[in-house]
Amino acid sequence: MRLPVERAMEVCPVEVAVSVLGGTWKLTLVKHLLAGTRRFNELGRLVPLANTKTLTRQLRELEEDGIVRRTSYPEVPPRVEYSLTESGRSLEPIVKAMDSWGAEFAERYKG
Amino acid sequence: MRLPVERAMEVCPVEVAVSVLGGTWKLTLVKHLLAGTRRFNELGRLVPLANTKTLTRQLRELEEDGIVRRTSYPEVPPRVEYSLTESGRSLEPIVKAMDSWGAEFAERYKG
DNA sequence: CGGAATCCAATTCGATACTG
DNA sequence: CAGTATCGAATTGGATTCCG
Repeated sequence: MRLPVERAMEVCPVEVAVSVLGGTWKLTLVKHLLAGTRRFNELGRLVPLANTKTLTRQLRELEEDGIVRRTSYPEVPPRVEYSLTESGRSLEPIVKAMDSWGAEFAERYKG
Repeated sequence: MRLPVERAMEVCPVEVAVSVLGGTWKLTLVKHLLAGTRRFNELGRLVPLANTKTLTRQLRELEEDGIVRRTSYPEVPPRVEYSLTESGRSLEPIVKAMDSWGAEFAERYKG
């Protein structure tokens, strides 16, 4: 999280959202989790440019911010499942809006 | 812009939007510009934590991405006005969604 | 007024290798 | 399978000063 939430609040609620969601891959992860629970390596395959270190970090931060729930099963081989909290599901309108805006931007960008 | 648009596109349109809009202050600047044209130092006062270097950089990047229009008037003292392009105005739903989401997050964060 | 220049601190991100 | 450890490169943000 680049800007501490306290400081972002001094300026604008928009900036709070950016500081929580702005990390690379974070909203893409949320998008995939909106479709259902996923395991660690599943998410890794869905976001192929993220390496394990980065993936772990983003998921941990999302967890700390109450957006993602992490459930670990004491099995061999290990199984860890990620899902959205209620707060995470409340991001659906933002994710959908950014998905379509990003698609349009990319279209203009190519042309 | 952290991740090049071309690479973001390989993964997800959401990531394109994040790479274009994710910089600190960028969406806050867009929010203020949604209310009308603003001059450089006006924006500086509206985003008091950003110094001139950062402010200039973010505005330039938004300009390069076709979101902000910069108009310079050959006067003394100089006057430079910033406004949104059509593409910039199309961000209104995202900005509003993030504004209310950020406000709720900050509320829970305090409590 | 609207920046540009300089210098520096702090993140952040990635590649790679290894592990319980 | 689901990470952790280490290292290093790169980006980024900030403070300050100066300028036409």
